[in-house]
Amino acid sequence: MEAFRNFLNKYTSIPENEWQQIWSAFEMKKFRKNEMILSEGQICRFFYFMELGMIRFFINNDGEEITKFFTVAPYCFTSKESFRNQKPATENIQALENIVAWQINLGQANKLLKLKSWESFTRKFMHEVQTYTEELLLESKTQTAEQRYFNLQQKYPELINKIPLKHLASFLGIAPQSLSRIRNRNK
Amino acid sequence: MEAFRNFLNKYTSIPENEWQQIWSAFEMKKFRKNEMILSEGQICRFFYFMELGMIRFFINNDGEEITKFFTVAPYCFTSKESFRNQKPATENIQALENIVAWQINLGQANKLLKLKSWESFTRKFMHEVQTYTEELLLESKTQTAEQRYFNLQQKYPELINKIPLKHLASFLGIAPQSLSRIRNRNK
DNA sequence: CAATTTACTTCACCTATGTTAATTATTGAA
DNA sequence: TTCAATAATTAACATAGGTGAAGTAAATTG
Repeated sequence: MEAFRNFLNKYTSIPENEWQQIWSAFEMKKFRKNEMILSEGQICRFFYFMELGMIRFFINNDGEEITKFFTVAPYCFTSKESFRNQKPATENIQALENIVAWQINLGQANKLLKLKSWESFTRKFMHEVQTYTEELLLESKTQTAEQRYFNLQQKYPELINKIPLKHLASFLGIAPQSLSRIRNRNK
Repeated sequence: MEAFRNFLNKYTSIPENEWQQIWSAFEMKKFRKNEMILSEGQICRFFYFMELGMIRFFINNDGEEITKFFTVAPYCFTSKESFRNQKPATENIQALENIVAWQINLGQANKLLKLKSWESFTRKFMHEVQTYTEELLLESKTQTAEQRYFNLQQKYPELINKIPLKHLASFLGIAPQSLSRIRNRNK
């Protein structure tokens, strides 16, 4: 849990007594490489802190999987719409490596909102996710797939080597063959 | 202010006494067509409810304006990062029509967070904006500019006729000439 | 209202990425 | 360890959208 505490502290300071309440509301959960953490149509019951590993979010677009995001530990994740409203998810979450995570259900999470530190963390975290999403959208308008591939390589060098390239291509919004071409051009 | 109350009520129910506190914290503000509501480098001092009109968010990408979003009344807007942290904005906001809006500064907005209804509204509103941004990102991966143009036309028919097409093209991530071609192809 | 600027369109040519198909490399299960 | 499945690459051709240069239409401004 020390990793979680450090993570939260990057957003807001957590008094000792509030930290006790926070961490005791979470329980540990492991997933194995390639395991589905959430499948379309299921209700996402938990908000997770991922201590180790990485995941991908994807949807099905008539038979073709479109990768929406990657999340690399240490980071929090959930299927937002599904979790908040406890309704069937329209997206899938899959472990790309063995995962060590901590989970909390919606009822518990809502209770924690009474804590100033938790309320502040969730608010700032949501803002960060929003900012990140807007950045991706802007990059999709202003940069070629090639540029975005190199950006990604610079920002997350570990990621490129661990993820099947077809998922990377899908995340970049191009065909696997096009990613191959880009990589080959710059060999 | 009735429009604002109706707007808030779509997200969460507002008890009368809380509504009093909310509305008395806002003041009216008008902008004229083409006026800059916020320029890059300025600090965004307000969160707005726009009762009438429409705006665009854009950034400067070496000399070229890239439209990030449109917002059509009735809706709330602000330059999120700049407003929350009271730091210089990296984006511009411009009135596309004459605007009637209501504004609140950060201090007042933070005070309102004590109200359960306001806290709930801002949280749900942020979620909605996040969902919308993710949708746009997904569409940019799965659809051609032509498809996205027609979607936009269906969802916001008024918008297409009121906005300079160059802004529309920029929002879609294509050159004005390409939008012309698309429109011409389907005449 | 005329003059000027700005927006929009059209065209010819160019480039990045898509598509289909085949080949090779890698992974994972029996 | 081998075989079968999956992933990645390569190549030839197709297409959506970019670019630069006109020309035309519309909107602002004096």
